[in-house]
Formats: sequence, C-alpha cells, structure tokens
Amino acid sequence: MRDVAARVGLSQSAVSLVYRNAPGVGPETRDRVLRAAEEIGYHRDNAASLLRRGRSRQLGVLFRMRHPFAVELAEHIYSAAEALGYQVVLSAMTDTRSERMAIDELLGNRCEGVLLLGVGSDTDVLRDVARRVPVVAIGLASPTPGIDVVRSDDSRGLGEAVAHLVALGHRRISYIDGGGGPAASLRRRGYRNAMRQHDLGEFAEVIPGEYTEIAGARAAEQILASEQPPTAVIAANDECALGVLDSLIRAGVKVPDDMSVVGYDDSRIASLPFVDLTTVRQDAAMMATAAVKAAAERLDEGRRDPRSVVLPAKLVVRSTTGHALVPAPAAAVPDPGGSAAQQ
Amino acid sequence: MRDVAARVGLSQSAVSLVYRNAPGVGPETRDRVLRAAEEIGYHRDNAASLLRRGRSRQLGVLFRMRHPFAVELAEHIYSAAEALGYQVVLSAMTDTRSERMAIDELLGNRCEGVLLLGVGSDTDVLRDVARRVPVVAIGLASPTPGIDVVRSDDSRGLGEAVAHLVALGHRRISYIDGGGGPAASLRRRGYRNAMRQHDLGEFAEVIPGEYTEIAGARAAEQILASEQPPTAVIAANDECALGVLDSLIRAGVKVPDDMSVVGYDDSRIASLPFVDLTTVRQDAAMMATAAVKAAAERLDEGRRDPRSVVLPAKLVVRSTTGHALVPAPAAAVPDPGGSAAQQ
DNA sequence: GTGAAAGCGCTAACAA
DNA sequence: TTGTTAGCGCTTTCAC
Repeated sequence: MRDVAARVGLSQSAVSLVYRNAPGVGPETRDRVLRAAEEIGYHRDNAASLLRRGRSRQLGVLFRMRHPFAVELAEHIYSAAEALGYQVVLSAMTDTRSERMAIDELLGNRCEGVLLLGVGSDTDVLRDVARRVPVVAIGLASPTPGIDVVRSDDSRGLGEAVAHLVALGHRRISYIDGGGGPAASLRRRGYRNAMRQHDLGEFAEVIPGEYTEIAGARAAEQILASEQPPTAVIAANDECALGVLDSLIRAGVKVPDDMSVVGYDDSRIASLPFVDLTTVRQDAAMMATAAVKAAAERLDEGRRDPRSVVLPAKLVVRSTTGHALVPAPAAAVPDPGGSAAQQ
Repeated sequence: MRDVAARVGLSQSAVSLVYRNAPGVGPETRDRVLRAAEEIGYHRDNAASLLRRGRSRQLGVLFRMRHPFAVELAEHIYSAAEALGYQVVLSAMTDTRSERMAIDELLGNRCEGVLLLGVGSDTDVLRDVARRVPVVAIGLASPTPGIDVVRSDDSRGLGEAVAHLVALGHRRISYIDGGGGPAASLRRRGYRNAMRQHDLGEFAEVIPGEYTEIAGARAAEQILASEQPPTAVIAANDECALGVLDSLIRAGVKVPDDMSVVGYDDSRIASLPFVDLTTVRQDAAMMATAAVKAAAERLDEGRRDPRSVVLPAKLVVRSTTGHALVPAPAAAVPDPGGSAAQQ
C-alpha cells in the first residue's frame, strides 16, 4: 500500500481511504490509485486490515458439505451477508474436523458471529461459543440458551403433507424418521400430531431412518416386506425420499399409483423433472436472510434477548402423490376410540 | 495473550511459544498456560499471527459446492493439507460470486497457494493469479502455463469402460458428453479413441450433455426416441448417469438387461446400493494429496517448473452393466473400412 | 483533501 | 528456559 501511495504521489492514508470506499478522496484520485494498484498487482492485505480495524464484519458459517440443503443455505448466505455488509467465512465439518475445531478456526479468524447450518450437537461447545459471539442456528431443534434460532414451521409442514394425503384418500400413512438430524424431532412430532388430528393415530407408524438416500432405501424395503404396507410414505427429507422412490421403483411399485411418496426440503433434486417429488418447501433464501439478519441485529443494533424465527413451510404438490387406490380393507370404518388392535 | 501471560506470571513470548508448539518451554509450564487461557476464554488471534508470521501456511481452495466430486475432493484436501502442516481456506463459487471475486478473497487472506477444483474457465484471471502464487488445478483440461495440474487418466478410464462393454458383447455404445465441464474434452476424446481401437468407430455417437442429472435424463429420452438405440451408454459423470438411469427405469427399460449404463467419478451416489452404478473410479483422496503436495513442493522446496500429475482411473464394475442381449442385427459382421452406411 | 504518527496482537531474533 | 524488543501492513485519530 505504501508502494501504491508512492506511485501516485499520495500518502498511505489516502490509499487506505480509497480501499475502504470512505469519503474524503476525489473520484479522479480514486481512479488513479486503483489503476496504480492494478499495475503493480497490489491486493489489500486482509489480515492487517482485520487486525487494525475494530470490527471484522465477518460471519462464520459452519456446515457439512454433504448436506445438500446446508449447501443451498450457504450459497444464499453469501448474498444475504453481502447485502448487510458482511463477509462470509466458510468452515466445513468433515469426519476428521470436529465441531470444536471448525468453530475455533472461525473464532480465530475474528468472525463476529457464527451461523450453524443444521449442526450443533455439542451443547458444551455451543454454550462456550455463544458467550463470546452471537450464534444463530438454522434448523436446530433444541437450542442452547442464548442462541438465536431460525427454522421453518416443520410441524405445520408435516400437517400439510398429511392433510394432502388424507384428502387423496390415504389413511395408512407411514413416516420415515430423520433420526438425530437437524429438526428431526420437530418433524416427527408434527407427523404424529397431524395423524392424531385426522383420527388416524392408530395408523401412525414411525420407521427409523436418517437424512440419507440409503436410509430411505432401507426403510422402503422394510415397508414392502410388511404385512400391511401403507399406501403413502412421508420421508424426513428429500434425500431420504429419493432412496424410498428408487427402492420402490426398482421393486416394481408404481409411484404414485401404488404408493404415494412425500419428501421434505424441496431441495434441488426434488424439482428435477424425472424425480418431480411432492415435498414440503423450506425457503432457503428466506432462512439465510433471517439468519444473517439475526446476527446483524445483535452485532449492529445491540439486541441481547434470544430470538426464534419460524418461517412458513409449504407443501409443493408434484407427481409422486396421488389417490389411494385401495383403502386398507379392515379399516374402512376405523374405531375412533381404538387401542392398537391391529398389531 | 498478554493477559494469559500476566495470569501465569510469564512473558508474552513464552505464551506464544506454547501456542506454536515450539520448543523452549517445559511441559508443566505449557499446561499452566493452556489452563489459564481456558479460564479467561482466550483464543489466539489468527489475523495478528498471520500478519507477523512470514508465512501463512494457508492453502486456498476454490470450488463449487454443487459439484459432488469437488466436495469430496475438498474434504480430502482438509486432511492432506493438515498432514503437510497447511491450513485450508474455503472459497465457494456461486452464481453471484465470480471466479475473480472468490480468488481475490483467497489472496487477500494470505493464502500461499490456490487449489482449483474443477474450476478455471477464466484464463485471464488464472494467469494473473499464477504469477502471484502457485496454482494447482484438479481436473482442468487445458491449463494455463505455469499452473500445476492433477487429473486422473480420463482417456484410459474411458478405454476401460468401452473395453468392458465390448467384452460384454456391446457394439452400439453411445457417450453422453460433459459439455464444457472439467476434463470433459479429455473424456470425450478417450471415448472416441477407444471406440476406434475396437473397430467400432462407426458406432461412436456423442450425445450433447453436461455434468448434471437433468442433462442425463434428457439424453436418455433422446436415446429412447432414436430409431437405432444403443445397447449401452457411457455418461460423462455419475450425476449424468443417474439422470440416465432414472429416465430409463421410468420408461420401463431394464438396466442392465435392456441397456447398460456406465458413469464416471465413483462419487458417493454411485456406490449407494440401490444405484450400484458401474463407473470409472477417480480416487479423490489421491488427487487431493497430489494437489496439496504439488503446492507444497513449490512453496517449501522451491520447485519452479510446472508439473502434471496423472493418476490412474479404474473401472469399477457394479450392477448397471451386463451382456448385450441382442446384437445390432445389421452389424453382426461390421465392415472395417466402412463409411457411415447406417445413417 | 491530505499527511504524520500511534498501535492492533502477535512472532522472531536475540539477550539473559 | 525465559524476557526484551522491533516490527508485520493496515486503519485511525488529529493536525494541516
């Protein structure tokens, strides 16, 4: 920077002003500075800038690269952060990089806030971190106190999914669980409640699973092997639903004629024309914006009280759901007060 | 750090030594320092450390989060870099973040080298960057001079794929192209050469496509609509192959009975049991290691001459390939000298 | 609009 | 083994 200043015959502080887009330097001078920098291949040193500046205006993002929805969120966070004048620092969790390591790196890089994308099992770490910087968790079911939470209305989303299937004549609707994944417990509860509200509590069945294709495929096999298979299945997320779909199709089960399938997330794969999955849409862009905003409120406006943002989740009907052809024979007139007589 | 030093009654430099794992401080003292730091919640400031240190020992990684193989590479790069004492800084390209922006960020963060994962269309930018720091491109077909390249032997990989299909009795083998994607031209050429070597040049057919499920699905539709469909298809990568598979299965075409399908990459989806795709394996871990090593050689050992590392690509036979049932009738005895009489 | 000077938190070279 | 010292490259008063 000294070199650039010397080259255009200015002081270093003038050049600094140019790079910060600060007022106090004419547009013509600005141009000259930029041109000189270009010529000698100068790049502003972020480390030095960070060190001297009071604030870094950096937001750390912690995520798993294998989670497609987290990736979608991360992409949107880039733009949301930029809009509020923040830079994004990515830190990925892998099998060899623990939550603690990834967060420590973020903190060491002077991030002023940390965004957690569907990550946050380690409550001890979270509490520590939250003491130092604002933490916003996206899609975390049970937040540690002091952490802001952004999630979609999973309960409502599953309600819509169940209602849609019921309207199509389905009664035997099973759910493939998300295990310990982000928001899995909320979705499971949403499913159970919805089934109960439709007087279908006795048909509610939660099949163990997780947020992966393979878990979905396994669950589908289990479903096909059962004596009274459901006529519709809701999977905890789209990847899981994809596994279900694939297993079903390979087994010769027609979707949606023989079985309806619903996913969750509306991630990219769901809308691929050859998948065309009925699913519950989470708006990644909206969630990203809300999360960045939550962090910015704490950082720029001094908010202290924790906030929980619940965004709408909405069913997107595509081609994997259809009318139930054959209502489960023994249950044409279900017994409302019934205990589990079927099992 | 001063505070920590004061707390244990040492000088700042002693604490610094502890944090750098440098010799010159007893294990007992070390413990005391670490404990004191824990108590007051101290984290070493990376910006300051970076600023003062001569070298940053940071490697920048540029990639697209939507490319599954790039994600796999990125994960392996974390461990490969750690093994050589480097830290990784991620920078993702998105629709709103150009190559230039992403690289500038990396450079501003004092990365000593840049790893490009299947990215590098903008030759101007690359040339500029390569002048400043070592650049290693993984899976880049036509490198700018001065850039190291790591790729797998795509030509050989496709050779194996074609040979495998030929051995199963296939002759009419089509290829779905990768468009302008990383290494696409190499794979295309590999396919064409292999077909020629098996005297199948007249059956060679390159269907336009790209590295996505949707391109694969579209290509499959086109194949099914053609008068003389092939009995086997090789897709430019696994995502594309997945699109093909799905389209075929939905159209009632049995794989591999009616049609064989081969992918490329052996990414995670290929080995999912319900996909179980025959594919050409690129060893992500090996490529990551080679790329980091290439950068480290320039950085630590002063290598100047560009290097090109070509790693073996190997066919992995799974369940999407099988014997050709019905050899193309008119071509039971192909005419070796034949011009394109069929078209 | 511009320049001089202080210092952000750390590391490295050296002295003790 | 430990302490002293001088910056790394930038931003930021404050005086001009």
